[in-house]
Amino acid sequence: MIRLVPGVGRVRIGELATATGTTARALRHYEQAGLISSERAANGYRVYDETAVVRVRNIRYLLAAGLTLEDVQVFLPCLDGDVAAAPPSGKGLRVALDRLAVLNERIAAQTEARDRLAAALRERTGGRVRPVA
Amino acid sequence: MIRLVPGVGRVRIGELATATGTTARALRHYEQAGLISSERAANGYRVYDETAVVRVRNIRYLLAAGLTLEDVQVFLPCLDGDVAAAPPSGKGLRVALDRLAVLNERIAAQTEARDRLAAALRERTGGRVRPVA
DNA sequence: TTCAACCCTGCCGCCAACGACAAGGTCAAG
DNA sequence: CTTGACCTTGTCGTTGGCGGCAGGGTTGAA
Repeated sequence: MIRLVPGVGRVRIGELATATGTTARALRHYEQAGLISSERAANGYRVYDETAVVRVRNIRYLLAAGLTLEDVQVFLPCLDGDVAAAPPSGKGLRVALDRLAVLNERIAAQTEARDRLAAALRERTGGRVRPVA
Repeated sequence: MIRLVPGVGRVRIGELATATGTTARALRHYEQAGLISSERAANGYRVYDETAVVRVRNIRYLLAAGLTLEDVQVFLPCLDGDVAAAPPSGKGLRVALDRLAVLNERIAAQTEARDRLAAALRERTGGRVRPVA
């Protein structure tokens, strides 16, 4: 994560939540799953820097696309602007590529099923049904 | 379901399970979810006719493609060879078309996410990194 | 007869991604 | 100095698709 200055966007969990369209509960959950990290203020409150917003948005985007937290954990290092991080990290990279392959299979399976269902529905209606985008 | 003769493929749950690559437990679950039905022998055992095999395979196929039991329930009537069933049933049909649209959206979201991840990975192995969202 | 291999109906457990509390600490404003 | 809006940890609940086990009946074969 490499932060040279102590942090500019000192933001608490509630603010981060509204900024990312989620809830404090979910953010704690992500932290506990190892997807995000936080520092603590003197009073014990979580404090986030401004990079957290992008990170959480990435997480939400991937979750919304049907990925699991585990999947996201695999891909996140590739999404952070974390340029100085480990070099292409052959290992994590391969894991990510594997997951990507799994994603592709899943998409293919769903697409096939959808096509068959669409065909069945067309047959059911005597073929006079608008095509499915 | 229309069965003119009492049934040829009098088969019990275990056999149906192995024939469809699933388990008795799952079949009871499908029944309780209203996806399949069974008669009962004098001893209380479930008895299925041969159409059950195809039906269950359809179910498994759709589940494997990521559909829920509820989704499957919507589509099943269109998949049975149940030609003499209700006429195109404008209502159930529309529900099915709606679900199909949802499927399409889901596939689109996943495809988009996959493309972005793939792009990020490519950059990771070749060039600079850029966040997804 | 007795055994193994089936079947039955509950009902609890699990995984995921949180939601919804409880019971308490903190802090700025009035 | 009290309110009220924040925050903390902890634990239980929920939805979906079953797995697994308890406790019991049934049946064909040895």
